[in-house]
Amino acid sequence: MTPDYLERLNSEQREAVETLDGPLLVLAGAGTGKTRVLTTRFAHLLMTGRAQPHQVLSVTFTNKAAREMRERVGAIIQRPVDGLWLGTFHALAARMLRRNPEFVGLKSDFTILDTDDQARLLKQVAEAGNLDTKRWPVNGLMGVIQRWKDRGLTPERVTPAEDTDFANNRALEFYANYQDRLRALNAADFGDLTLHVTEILRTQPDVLERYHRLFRYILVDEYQDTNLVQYLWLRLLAQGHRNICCVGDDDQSIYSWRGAEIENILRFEKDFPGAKIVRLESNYRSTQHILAAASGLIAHNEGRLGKTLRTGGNAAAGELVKVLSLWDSEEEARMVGERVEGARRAGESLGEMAILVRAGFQTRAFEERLITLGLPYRVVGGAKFYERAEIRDAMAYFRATVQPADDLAFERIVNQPKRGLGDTAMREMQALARARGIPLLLAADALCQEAALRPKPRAALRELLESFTRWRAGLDREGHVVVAANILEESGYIEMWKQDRTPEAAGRLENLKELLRAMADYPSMGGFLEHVALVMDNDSDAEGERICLMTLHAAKGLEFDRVFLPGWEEGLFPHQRALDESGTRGLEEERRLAYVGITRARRHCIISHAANRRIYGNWSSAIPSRFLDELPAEHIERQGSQAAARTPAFSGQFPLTTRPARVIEAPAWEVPTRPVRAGALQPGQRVFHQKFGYGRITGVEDDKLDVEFEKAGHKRVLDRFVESA
DNA sequence: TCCAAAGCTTTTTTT
DNA sequence: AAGCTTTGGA
Repeated sequence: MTPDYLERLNSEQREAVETLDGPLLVLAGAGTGKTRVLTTRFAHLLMTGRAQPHQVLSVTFTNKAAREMRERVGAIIQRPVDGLWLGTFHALAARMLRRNPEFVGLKSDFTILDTDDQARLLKQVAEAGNLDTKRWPVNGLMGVIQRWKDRGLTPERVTPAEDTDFANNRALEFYANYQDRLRALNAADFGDLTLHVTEILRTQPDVLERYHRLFRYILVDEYQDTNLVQYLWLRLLAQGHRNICCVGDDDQSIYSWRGAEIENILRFEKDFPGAKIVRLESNYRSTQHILAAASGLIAHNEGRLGKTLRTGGNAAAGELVKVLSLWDSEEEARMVGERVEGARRAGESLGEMAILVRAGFQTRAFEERLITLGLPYRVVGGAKFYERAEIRDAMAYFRATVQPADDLAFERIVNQPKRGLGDTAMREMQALARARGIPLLLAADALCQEAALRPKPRAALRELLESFTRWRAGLDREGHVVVAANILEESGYIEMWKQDRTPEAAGRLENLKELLRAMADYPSMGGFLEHVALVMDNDSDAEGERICLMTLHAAKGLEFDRVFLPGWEEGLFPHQRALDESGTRGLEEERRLAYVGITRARRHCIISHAANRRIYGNWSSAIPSRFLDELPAEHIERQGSQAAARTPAFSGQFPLTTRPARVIEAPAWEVPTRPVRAGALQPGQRVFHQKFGYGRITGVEDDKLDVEFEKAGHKRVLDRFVESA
């Protein structure tokens, strides 16, 4: 008898679930039930007695995906899920590393550094090595090191031939020093987590053996996003039994800039001989036009594994994908706002709409517009809670309390609030710490004992050190939440913000309270720190229906009834930097990103571009994205002002060769900005323009005006874009 | 040691 | 346009 959880699958999904032995690659197109396959497969392994829950290693990329899978698996197996090896690459690697830290010179309570700490530490290393940071920015060095880490290269494994593109071949030297510093601090950065674990599995056969015995089955989500270390890690773990199932979609590979290698998925059959490939091609999400538009676009990419998405079930043709041409980014924001409002009036839920942008800065214009219209929204990603200064400071206090050797944390708050411990005092502490090879905190203590420093800073330092001792002792007695509150109070940190008269101060205090509330959910201060280091999101408030604003990257894996895709302009999307740095590969990745965007939509997809946009505070003109021309004409509908769709004559770029036949003139409500009464426009007339401000008409030709603007000088503009003033 | 002003970069995307 | 870092003065 077939269990009903299998009955609910279509034949391709079922094949993906029931193929349990040997390597399996599931090519899962957008909206084809990927998560369902993963979770059902997990359940099936348990139901058939192939494995116990803890014998399955399930790897995801995002915490969100891990959380979702955990919930669904929990619902299926109806057992506690806490012992599961289910999480992100980084969380799972951290867990393994905490069990075997000695092989890479760490202790099991090592600190996980965030990007900020990483940068500061590397900067110190670079300065210690007299790197000319004007000529060779530390950011670049960080990139080089990260790329090595992404490829599984410890300093010992980097060959001199690979150390050619930074500071006269000195990158390797800095890399080695940086890793030494990390070890001395008992710390690991993000890249280290997978790097170290892979190194351990490579060099410690008995550790590897242990994990082979433990993990009978491996499930990997978003395989197209794995980088080389992650791939090596998986391959090592899968060597024993070869029961590895990777789910992914080469058309949704959008993380090459983070070291992801699309080759990993393209090469799967070679890496795992005898691998079976199952394609999930029935899409249950989008209407026919949306699917066809996405498919038509992605067909312009080469070197795909090849999949044909078809509508599963009985999807309707739906409405055409809309392509709107707007005058500028402000009008684009206005238009999107109006459409959102209109859709809501027609009964659609805001929670089922999303505005997906290429780059974070684009959200701002929409936010402003939505605020004006009084429409509730939520920015996903964006400035994160744990990245705010006050939260970082508080966390640094906590870290230095739990982990006295955490120099970076100590350094951050020594003089925060001001205690008169500036550069001079700091330099002395560092000198002593380096000389004796001890943590900063101990060096500071020694300085106090030895009556070094001037009396005032010394007294301040002594008080701080005594406080830390007291707080540390309090952890066992009073509990971590009480101690945390004491720390913020007694250190004067709260007081500092209370005294602060800037408008943000109140919000910061509020955030600190929120931080303490969040900490109460964790058993210890250390546990909380680990959570924050790895998860870095506190998505507490999902309450209320809000329209989502986020980047295309952040939108992967989500779906909405109505999706807005603004900013489809050359330079922005495809992004200039992607083109400059990675050429055709970059362009293809941008195209995949566009594909991801369109396939997020269930029923309505509205793409737009603006002829003018403010970049770095200056207005510049932009031509429509080439992706617009790659959308199959029979599935789209063009709207908006012709003027905007036309290539601006003054842009240095080559004009688009074809304009699709289907151009629909804007309905009245879409005509940009307040129209002027007929006949009012004559030379001498004073006018106002949204962007250029006030000016006087010097000439009229058809619908074009020559205007001498007071601020912007002489411009030729369309009459629709000015109003009489 | 601290503060204010000036100048300079930034904006691709994230665990 | 804004945020950050550097610089110069008190």
